[in-house]
Amino acid sequence: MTARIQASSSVPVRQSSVRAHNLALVLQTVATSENPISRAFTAAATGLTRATVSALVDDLIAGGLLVERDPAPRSGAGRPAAGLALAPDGAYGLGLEINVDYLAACVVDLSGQVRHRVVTYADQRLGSWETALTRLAELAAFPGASGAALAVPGLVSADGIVRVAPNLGWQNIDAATVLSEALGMPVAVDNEANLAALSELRAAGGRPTFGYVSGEIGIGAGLVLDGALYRGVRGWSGEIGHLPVHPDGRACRCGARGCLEQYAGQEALLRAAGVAALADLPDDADLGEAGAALGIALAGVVNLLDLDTIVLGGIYGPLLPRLLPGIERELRQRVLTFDLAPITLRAAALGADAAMRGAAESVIRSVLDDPAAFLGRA
Amino acid sequence: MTARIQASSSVPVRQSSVRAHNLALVLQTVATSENPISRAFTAAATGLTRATVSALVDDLIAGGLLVERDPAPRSGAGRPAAGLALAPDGAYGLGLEINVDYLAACVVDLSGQVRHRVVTYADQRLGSWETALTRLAELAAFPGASGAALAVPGLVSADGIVRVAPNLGWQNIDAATVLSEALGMPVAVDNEANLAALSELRAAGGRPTFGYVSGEIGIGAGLVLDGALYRGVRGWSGEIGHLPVHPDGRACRCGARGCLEQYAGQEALLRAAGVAALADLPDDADLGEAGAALGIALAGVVNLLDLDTIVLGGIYGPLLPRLLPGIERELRQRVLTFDLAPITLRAAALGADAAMRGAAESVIRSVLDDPAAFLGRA
DNA sequence: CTCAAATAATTCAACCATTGAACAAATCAT
DNA sequence: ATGATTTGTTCAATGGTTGAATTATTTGAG
Repeated sequence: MTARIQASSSVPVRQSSVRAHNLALVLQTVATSENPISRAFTAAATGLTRATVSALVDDLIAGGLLVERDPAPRSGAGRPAAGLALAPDGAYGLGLEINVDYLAACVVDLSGQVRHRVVTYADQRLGSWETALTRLAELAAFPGASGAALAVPGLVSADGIVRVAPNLGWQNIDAATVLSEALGMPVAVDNEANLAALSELRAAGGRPTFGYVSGEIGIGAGLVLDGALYRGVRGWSGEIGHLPVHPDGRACRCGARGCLEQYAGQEALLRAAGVAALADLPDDADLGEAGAALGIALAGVVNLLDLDTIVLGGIYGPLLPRLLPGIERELRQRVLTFDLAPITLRAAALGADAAMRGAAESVIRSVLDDPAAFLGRA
Repeated sequence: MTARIQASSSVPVRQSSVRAHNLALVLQTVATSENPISRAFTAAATGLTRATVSALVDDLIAGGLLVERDPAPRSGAGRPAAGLALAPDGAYGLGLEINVDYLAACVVDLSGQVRHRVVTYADQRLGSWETALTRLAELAAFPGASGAALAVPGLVSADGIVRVAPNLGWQNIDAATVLSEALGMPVAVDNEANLAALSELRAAGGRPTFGYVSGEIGIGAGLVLDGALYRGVRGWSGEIGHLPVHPDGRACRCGARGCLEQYAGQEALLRAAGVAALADLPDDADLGEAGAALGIALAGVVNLLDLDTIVLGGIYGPLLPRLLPGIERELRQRVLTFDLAPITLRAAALGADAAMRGAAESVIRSVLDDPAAFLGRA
């Protein structure tokens, strides 16, 4: 656990924290630039002096996080700049995902490029949780990653223990410890919707506050508020599938009535269309009920959190065009500020890989957020 | 606008930022202590050295924010400590509130003590908004405050403009500019529920994540997430009164159907009891419908945000015992994690003064959060 | 009563990170 | 070729924290 600089924290700050912060600032400035950029431009963009940027860049190059490249061509006089870019082999993040019918792993480099990707399809409910985690660790035996994160369809507490994963039949499984021993690196565990939301942060283009809704058998949401994933008091935020949309409506497996899941979950969609699998869903299937239910739930979310962007992923991604009329009708009617400002609804950029990619990117993000910690132990 | 130290911000950090941060750290350590504490204890509590704490304390005393007092008596040998405490006259925050039937103002000192308090009752809808703000400025003519904040029952955007305040009949009123000119000090404007939530932060006792629900003619919520007020993308978060609880139910003045306000707002409560004013509400009035509606809405909020504490204020404070059965029944049934961890429901500590007090405390909080900025211009 | 132990607070040299100005390097335009 | 221009580095100065030494003040034991 490393001390981070933040407002109103109870941690003292010393000169080394200043360096840690500015190191991250420079690294992120380079990371968010499309093309290689010069030290001078980085100085101008960050507000630091060129002298300081040079010193920080020296550290980052020595630590293998940045490399010098040919810069984007520039017109005009002056000494040509040396371009700075993220090192292609600076650090790797291992992203893991376990779900009802597949195991998946991928390796992502500093720039977000996927270097490896493996998926094996098999019903994970048939074997024990030990078997599933062992198989996943074998699958993910890529050397060189500096950390890993696992996406799980369930409630995960802050210590990495999977409290409940109904569709896997898991309860109180310490997946973090098991996997970190098997893989020999630190492993974080998080809810799939949370990690999928993180993967959309890059695609969100400077919008640091949005909601990500993941439609699967259950429905989860990941909330990115003011640039950071909001996890809730115990890490159980985003259970949008059990928002009451018709309080006296259909009985839900959770024991309540009228939960969103009963109207817009995968099983409800299939039932309404009278088919057995998503692939059988006819193009003209009526998704009005699901769209309306989603709209009612999202209207509540927007009224409460004042979001201007909602990203729909999982099965909702490809179905979005047919869900949109129902969602928009309810939002227009029920969101108090609908006439004051628009709400953007869009499909997730990464599709089915979102959670796994988000897991890998969360590792990369921790390096970009605190390069000093990474360099310190390298 | 002062540069603040925070994680992943795009602002460079220099030595002066270190001092600013540690100054705040020391001041807040003293502020949160019950009794006067020594420099040595402050050093141990913050992790700074005694030498640094002494230097920082010198600045804070010179700037009038701290004073030396007799410390709490201590047993054992050794040189006696000099006690440090917030200066009673170090800074004052002016809290303002405008509502349908009253204007109010108060002055709060650094330690949160109320030094002045004025309330005048009159229907603010009868006059113009200029009249109301002028009257409020006259009421609040206490000299010496270092800033003010105004609580308004409506949507306020980040620039301090009141976009809509339906019960006042206001639209696009630049209350911040008008009041800051009249009072000769910076004036922040915010939603009443947001500021009321802030006033409960002190009473929340180390719980930095909770929801505050304010029952009035409308119903608003203030969300304190991870220690900070969450305002949303445009500052319009917390419109819990228009969460859909019975989507096909009663028509609401907002144009939608089944909003919480139609079942648990003040007018709905009075209508259900068949009385004209809150004071006429019989002790045995049936509040079951309102409690259930609140429970349905709050279940959604808790499922989404994983809150463990909800504070009920406004008219709900005194009525809480009679609302609780209905709320708890719905929460028990509908909150997915109800069996995993308890949810605390409690009445607001400050009652009707909450918003005004929160406004004043927000000014104080800005001094405690950034004493360097305060000292710099003093 | 005296002195040692203990605790609080201050002083000061050393250290560390940023700054700003001067300087060196490399290119373009005339 | 030469001057203008931009990039990147060097270095003394500045400002902030640290840690050790020092001073200040009290308690308790002999």
